[in-house]
Amino acid sequence: MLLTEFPYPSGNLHIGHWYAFAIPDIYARYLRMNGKNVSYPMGFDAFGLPAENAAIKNNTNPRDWTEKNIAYMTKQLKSMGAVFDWPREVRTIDPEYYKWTQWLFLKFYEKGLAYRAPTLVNWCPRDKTVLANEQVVDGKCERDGEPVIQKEITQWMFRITDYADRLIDDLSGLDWPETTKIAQRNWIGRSEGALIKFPIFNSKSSGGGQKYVEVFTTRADTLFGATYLVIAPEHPMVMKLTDDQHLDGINEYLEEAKRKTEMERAHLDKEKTGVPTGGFVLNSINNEKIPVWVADYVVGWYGTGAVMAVPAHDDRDWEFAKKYNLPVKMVVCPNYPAPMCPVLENAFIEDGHLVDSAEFTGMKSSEAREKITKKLKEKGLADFKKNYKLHDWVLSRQRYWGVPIPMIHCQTCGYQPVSEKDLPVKLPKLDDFKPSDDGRSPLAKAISWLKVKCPQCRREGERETDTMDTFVDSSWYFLRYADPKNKKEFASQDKIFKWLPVPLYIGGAEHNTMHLLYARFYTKALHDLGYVNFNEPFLKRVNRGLILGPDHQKMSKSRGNVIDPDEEVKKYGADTVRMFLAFMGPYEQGGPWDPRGINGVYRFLSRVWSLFNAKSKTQNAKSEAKELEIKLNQTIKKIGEDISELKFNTCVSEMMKLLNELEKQENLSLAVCRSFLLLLSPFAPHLAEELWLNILKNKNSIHLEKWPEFDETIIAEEKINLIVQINGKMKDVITARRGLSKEEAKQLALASEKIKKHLTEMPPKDFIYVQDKLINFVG
RNA sequence: GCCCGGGUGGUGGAAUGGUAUACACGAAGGACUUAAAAUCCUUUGCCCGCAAGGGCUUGCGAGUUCGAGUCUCGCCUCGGGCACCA
Repeated sequence: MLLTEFPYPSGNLHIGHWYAFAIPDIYARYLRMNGKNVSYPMGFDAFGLPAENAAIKNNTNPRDWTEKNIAYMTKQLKSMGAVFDWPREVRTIDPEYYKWTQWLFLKFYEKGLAYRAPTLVNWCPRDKTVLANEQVVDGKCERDGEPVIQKEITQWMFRITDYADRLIDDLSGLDWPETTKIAQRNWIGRSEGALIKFPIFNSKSSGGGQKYVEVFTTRADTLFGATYLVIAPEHPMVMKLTDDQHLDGINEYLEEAKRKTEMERAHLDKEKTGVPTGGFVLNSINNEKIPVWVADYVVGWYGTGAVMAVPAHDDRDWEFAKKYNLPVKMVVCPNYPAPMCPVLENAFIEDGHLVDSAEFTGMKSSEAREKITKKLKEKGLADFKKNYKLHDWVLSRQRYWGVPIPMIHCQTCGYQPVSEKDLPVKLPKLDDFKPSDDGRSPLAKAISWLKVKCPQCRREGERETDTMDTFVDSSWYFLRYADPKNKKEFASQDKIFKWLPVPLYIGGAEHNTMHLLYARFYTKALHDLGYVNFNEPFLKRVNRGLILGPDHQKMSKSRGNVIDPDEEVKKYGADTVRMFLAFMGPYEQGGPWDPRGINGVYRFLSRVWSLFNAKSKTQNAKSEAKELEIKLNQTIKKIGEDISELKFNTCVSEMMKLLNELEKQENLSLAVCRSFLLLLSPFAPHLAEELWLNILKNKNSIHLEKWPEFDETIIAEEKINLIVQINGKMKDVITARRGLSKEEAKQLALASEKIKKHLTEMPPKDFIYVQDKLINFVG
């Protein structure tokens, strides 16, 4: 299976779709010509917000809008001349598909991988829905740029954090771009450190409740330098630690913090602010009493929402301590042993050797981290701990156009899963599908759909009205490609085994930390549930580049630099558009669309056409001149290698070079004509077929033919250019046969007039010979 | 701030440590044409020179090597990702 990310049915193919699908098609065709059983499937990721917004605007409904687009885009896709495996087409909006999206959700629910809990979510006020962390960019809604606000709502979630370690560790075995792996590692953000408890010194309500404030740190080695503690404004123990004297200040600060959006809080250049609580905790490692502050530079949801502040060894704590005149105590020294540590002008945040740290003094940071944590662990005051930036995946959406979450809420039994035999829970038709201001999903308005018996107690219940994030739909679609018509299972074991995991997945880098992470999570979960026999869905991943406008800017309607593929096809034909996209540059890089550059490819194909139509020339020769034969064999070899490495641009230039040679010939043999068309056929399938049938008079399609073979021994007959250098500077080039001995090469070089001249002026001491490459006289 | 990528003619780009600038675009000149388009031919990295020829050049500066666009180090610069994550 050659997999490319299935498109969203936006209504129109843009040039990026051509790049995404027509170029991998070259590879699919190449594999097929090499005898592989290739499936290059296509489908539509068809649920999602734009359909609703467009339907509202056009006064239609999302399903009609979406299906119309799919029909139109299918027609456009067919114009590419790609070998799409249409019988396997998958559409996420088909009940036969989303039945299994729901079924998989239920399986996850059974295993506790899907759960409902209150959580702080990103809320987009314009779209009136929750967004995943991954869908928030710079504190704004990825879709419409509306600033996102934080809200606590009870939501359905996937326990992706259970898989955090495996999602990081298994990356090492994948043939993926290093940049994608790094992006995922950063996103998951594992850090290894310690949880440390700080006993509360003067608890207001002694007895009962928490006795400790717990912090997470990766720098236990700096514990002796902790001079205060900071907790986030949303920390549950804020009030408990606050004494009467500081109550007003704290209340004021909390009000302020609540008002701020996440973006305002996160802004780096902003000066840090905080207030003391009046409370104190004990640093058990040195029995010092240190004050507790509240400050919003501490992130509430990460770790324990509290940190030990070590101003001497952390930039943020340093800044805060300087502002509020808190003590700075240096406990890690860069140079050791040394008579004295340098006076700090900034926080020293690197590892070093400990000073002023009791029995740990002199230890390296790495050793001290472990020893200090261990010592406190013995007293029950610390433990080793890994922490992650990754959140659980919030999948509920308060929108209409998505897969209904198959759960029923009952006053008595709580949430109950819909029984499997009642799947799919079909999305009801709604006239008014607009989101409501109260944050409830539009499905709440479908009264007759809503009311349903509780599967447990048979009393009156209500369906869950939230729908699923569309990333749920796309987290398993490649599995369905293996067995798209199956009515009994999401896909049969046999078919899964036959087609998966995906050997090569081509797509856009924008999915690095979203779709690719989710699909990996799904695969791992399904593996653990026993439904698939592999741990990773995509063995190799290639990120395609971006096609830019002629002005080197990202294409956009507002810039007016959009290239419409339909128009280009009308002007030049599909083969030219395909081949030009292949020729533009390395596939991973993309590049600007040059409206004049496409002429080059158009001319090339026209010249191919003319050459084959010049009856006097083609198919007349019995055999080829040796040089042409060598060139042909080289080209076959090179293009095969380059397609395998997805280096399509150099393939095109090789064909151009070969054509330049063919045009110089008086006559061409049938064999050469055949080979040339075969090489061309994955790139320009229409033209190659036409010439194959009409000019070469073949009965069967060229696309059923085998990839041409090359003969290594013919390639070896090629004469080489022996470069003659003097002190590394090229002075002459001599044509010679392959495999000259060192002495033969020397004699040949010395025979050259130019070289003689140079060497009499300065006789060489020695020379270096690289066979079939060069000879370098060193003076 | 941290982590990744890039930087080669007028442009897109090519080059297992071994002829840098392949292939193409554009441009200039010429052929065909009443003319234009299309097509075909020639030239086309920069500098000196009438020429033969010579010198310089892969962001900048060092280094390793017989030999560096390619490897190493430092710097400049553009693009991307993460970003108060303790």
